Amino acid sequence: MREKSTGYVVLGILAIGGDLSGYEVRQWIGQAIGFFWSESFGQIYPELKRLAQAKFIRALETGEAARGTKRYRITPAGREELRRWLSRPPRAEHIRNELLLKLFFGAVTGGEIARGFLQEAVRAYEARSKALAAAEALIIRDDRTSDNLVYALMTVRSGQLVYAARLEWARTAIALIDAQEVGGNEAVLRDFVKAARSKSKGN
Amino acid sequence: MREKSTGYVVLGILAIGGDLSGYEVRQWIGQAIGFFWSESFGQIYPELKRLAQAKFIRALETGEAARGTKRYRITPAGREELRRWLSRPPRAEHIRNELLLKLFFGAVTGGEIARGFLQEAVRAYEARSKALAAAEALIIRDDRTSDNLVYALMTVRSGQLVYAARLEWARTAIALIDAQEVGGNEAVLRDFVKAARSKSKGN
DNA sequence: TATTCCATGTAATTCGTTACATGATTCT
DNA sequence: AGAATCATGTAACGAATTACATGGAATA
Repeated sequence: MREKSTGYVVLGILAIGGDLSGYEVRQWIGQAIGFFWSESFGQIYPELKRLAQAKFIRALETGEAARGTKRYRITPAGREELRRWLSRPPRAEHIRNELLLKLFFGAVTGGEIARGFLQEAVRAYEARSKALAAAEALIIRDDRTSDNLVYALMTVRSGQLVYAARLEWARTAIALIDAQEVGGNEAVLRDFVKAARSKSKGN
Repeated sequence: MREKSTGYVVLGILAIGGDLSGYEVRQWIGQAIGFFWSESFGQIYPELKRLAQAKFIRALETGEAARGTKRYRITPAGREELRRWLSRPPRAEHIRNELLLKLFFGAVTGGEIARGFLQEAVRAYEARSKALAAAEALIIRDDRTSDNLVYALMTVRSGQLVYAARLEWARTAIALIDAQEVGGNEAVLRDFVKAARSKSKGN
C-alpha cells in the first residue's frame, strides 16, 4: 500500500489503449484487467490531474470530443516513468478473502450458512469463468498482431486457471460439509484424502 | 472497505484459539489464515482495546502471564456479535494483483523483465504450496476431533488448489514468452490453444 | 555483551471507497 | 417525458500500513 499504483495503471492504460478520457480509462480497467484490478472514479480523476501537472500525460484539445469529454495522451516522459515502475519487482499482494475467512470460522455458525456461501461462490465463479472465456475470444480476435498479445493472453489464462480451480474447490467443499453432517470427522478425512488422490492422478 | 473486518477476525481467533494476547493473535493469523488474510499490529492493538470497551472481550488478570503479556477472552456477547457478522454474506474481494498488472503491460518493458517476474513467482508459489501441505498435516494431526476440522481443511485445500493452478500457469506463461520470441504471435496462438486443449482433456 | 525475539502501544500518512453534486445525451 | 448512460469532479470518511517509541527476556 506504500507506493500509489493508481497513477501507473492510468499511465499503462493510456500507453496501450491510446487517447482516453477518465471515464474510458475506467471502462478499460473494468473490461481488460477487471478480474485482477479495480479503480474508482474518485481516484482516477485526481490522478489524471496530477499526471498532467507532472507532464506524464497531456490533455488533448476538446474540439473533436463530444459532450464534456476530456481525453489525455501519454507523453514520452510518462512512458519512461511507466517503464521504470514496471521494471521494479511487483510487491506481494496483501490478500484478504472474506469468503475464506467466514468459512474458516464456519463452526461458529454451522453448515447451513457455509453451504449457502459456497453455493453463491459457485455461481459467481461460473459467471467469472464465462466472462474470461469471452475476454479471451476478444483478445484473439482483436490483438492478433499486437505486441501485447502474449501478455493479454497470459493474464486471462491466469484468471481462467484460478477460477477453474476455485470452482472445483467450492464444489468439493460443499461435498465435504455434507460428508461431515452424515459421517462426522472420519467421513471428512476419508473424503478429503480421496479427493486429493484423484486430483494428483488426474494430472 | 466499508465495515471494518479486523475486529471480527480478532473475535474469531479468540473464539477458536482460546485466550490470547495481541501478539499471539497476530501469530495465529499468520499461521492459520495467513495465506488469505493479514493484519498488522497497528490495527490489532487498538481493536483489542475497542472490543474490550464494547464488552465483546475481557482482559484476563496478568498474574499468570510472563512479561507484559495481556491476554483476552471472548465474552458471550462477543460470540453473538461474531455469529451475526459471520452469517452475513461475504463481500466480494477487491482484488489487486500487481504481478498480473505488470505482466499485462509487459510489452512496454519486454520479455526479459516479464520472465524474471514469472520465475520469481514460480519460486514463491512453490514455497507457498509447501507451506500449505505442512499446514494441512498439522490440521489433520491436531484437529481430528474438532468441530472446526471441515472448515480448516476446506480453507487450506482452497489455497492448495489455487496455488497449484498459479504454479502451472506461471510455467506455461514463461513458455509462452519463449514461444513469442522464437516464432512470433502465430507461435503464441498455436501454443496457447494447445495448452488449453491438453488441460481440458486432462480433466 | 550483542542480537534476536517477545510484547505493547501511538502517530502520521496514505490510500481508497462512498456519497454528493452536476449536467448532457441517448434511448424507450 | 422519463430512464439509463455518459461524463467530470469534490469532500468526507474510514481503514490499513508504516514508522516510531519503548523495554523485558532469552540466547549465542
